Amino acid sequence: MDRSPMRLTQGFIPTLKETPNEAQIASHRLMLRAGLVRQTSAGIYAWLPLGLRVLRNIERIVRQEQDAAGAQELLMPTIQPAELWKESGRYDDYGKEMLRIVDRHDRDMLFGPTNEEMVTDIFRNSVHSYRDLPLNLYHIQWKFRDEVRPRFGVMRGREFLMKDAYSFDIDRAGAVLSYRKMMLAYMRTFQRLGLKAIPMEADTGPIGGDLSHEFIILAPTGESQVFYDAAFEDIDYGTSGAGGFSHESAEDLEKFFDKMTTVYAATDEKHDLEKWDTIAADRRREGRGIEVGHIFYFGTKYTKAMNVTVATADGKQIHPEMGSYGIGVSRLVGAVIEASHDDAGIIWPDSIAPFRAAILNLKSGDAACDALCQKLYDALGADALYDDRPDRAGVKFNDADLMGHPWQIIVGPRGAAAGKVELKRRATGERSELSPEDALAKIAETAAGRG
RNA sequence: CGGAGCGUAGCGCAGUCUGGUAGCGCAUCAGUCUGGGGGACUGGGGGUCGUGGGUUCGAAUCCCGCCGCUCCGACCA
Repeated sequence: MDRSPMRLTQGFIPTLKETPNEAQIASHRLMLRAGLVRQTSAGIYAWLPLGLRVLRNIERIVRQEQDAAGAQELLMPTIQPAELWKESGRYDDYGKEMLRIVDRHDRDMLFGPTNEEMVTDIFRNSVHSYRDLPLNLYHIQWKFRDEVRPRFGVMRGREFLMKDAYSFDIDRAGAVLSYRKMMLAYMRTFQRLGLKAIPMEADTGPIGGDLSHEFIILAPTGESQVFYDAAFEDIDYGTSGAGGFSHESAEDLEKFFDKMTTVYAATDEKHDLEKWDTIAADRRREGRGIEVGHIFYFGTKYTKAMNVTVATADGKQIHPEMGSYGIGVSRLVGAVIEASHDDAGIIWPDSIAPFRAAILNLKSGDAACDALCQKLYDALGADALYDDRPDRAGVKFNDADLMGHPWQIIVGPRGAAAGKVELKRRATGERSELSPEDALAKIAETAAGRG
């Protein structure tokens, strides 16, 4: 994803001093105030430049982890023919949540709420042999679900950006392996977003199947009450290190999966008081949770209904085993803010911040300030936001805090004369006076993972 | 889909009960002074009061319909 630096006098970042009255929860309020999104109708949002940068940054991490797990990206359309859904039997089952469309030739179409049918159709047209399996295909595409009651800003919109992956395997054992790979990829993805996610056993809903986990992150404004064992907090998902796991090793994946599923974690719907009581009191954790991902193993549900077969090594025809794996990319923007903000505004994790650092020119027009800011702006590159507006210092401090840049480089006339800048870390509020070079070096230390 | 509420300038609101020339704060534009946590002063611009109908000499205000948005509940990435 191309990124470019921005001068605030030229950029389109309309911040609001007051909260629009339709926004009730923190993330929604802050997304509107910081100029990330604007609502166009109930549950449908336009993404403004600042919000789009965050969305793209999250996509990038999601994509990297999907690729690392062996999934391949493609892009399927938003509009689908109704025939496929009639074949699977879901055209009637899905109900009013599915937006149905009739085109000029009177053909039944729909705006896709998910893509099992379409990907299965693509698969069956080209894959006919066990030699091509396993296969995992994913895309990051807009979905539409005509929710009865959209709310919480982008956290439950009707139109939303989702990463959805679909695995095809020759047998159940293979499908379980694919499922575990995705679970590991998900944990790493959420970790890189600065989120503490916990997989919890879940119902399969309209997708179908007999194995399913939802990934819940903790935030005070979450929709459901969740309960879990503190042991989750100590698990290391990294690729290296003693506790690390590898996508390549079935043994690793099994160990990882066991660890994820034997430690207690449940939403209020599935909460089991008997099991809960067996956990040491000091390890019981309780809080509110937001669902940011959901994975399913559903076997041959679609391959049977849609008559998909592949040849096995001994010449038989079998129905491949499938799973599907979703991450709510646009929802994550809201979820991250829910998990990371304060009274002044957003606190972006380094990995997905729209800009890594804001340069605050406290006296634009002052020769020394302007020159120093320009130098910093050139040195920082694509991730720099330069507040070169002629406004007063307080306005810039407040907007920078609101927008939540991980670093603020504050350049004032006194410091500029002495060749010093002030560096502020948004998350901690910590400030230090440094040379411009030292400030840049310190910012560079937190650049990891933005690749 | 059940229940509740709201719709007046870009944003936040008053005015509606009791009908009589549409207001406040912020933002915006011009200028002067200011200059390290949302500055001061002066002057200016911006409104089919969600929408359609009705009552009335006269409707933001009263009556009826419709639309939009939000909140609570049931449902979902």
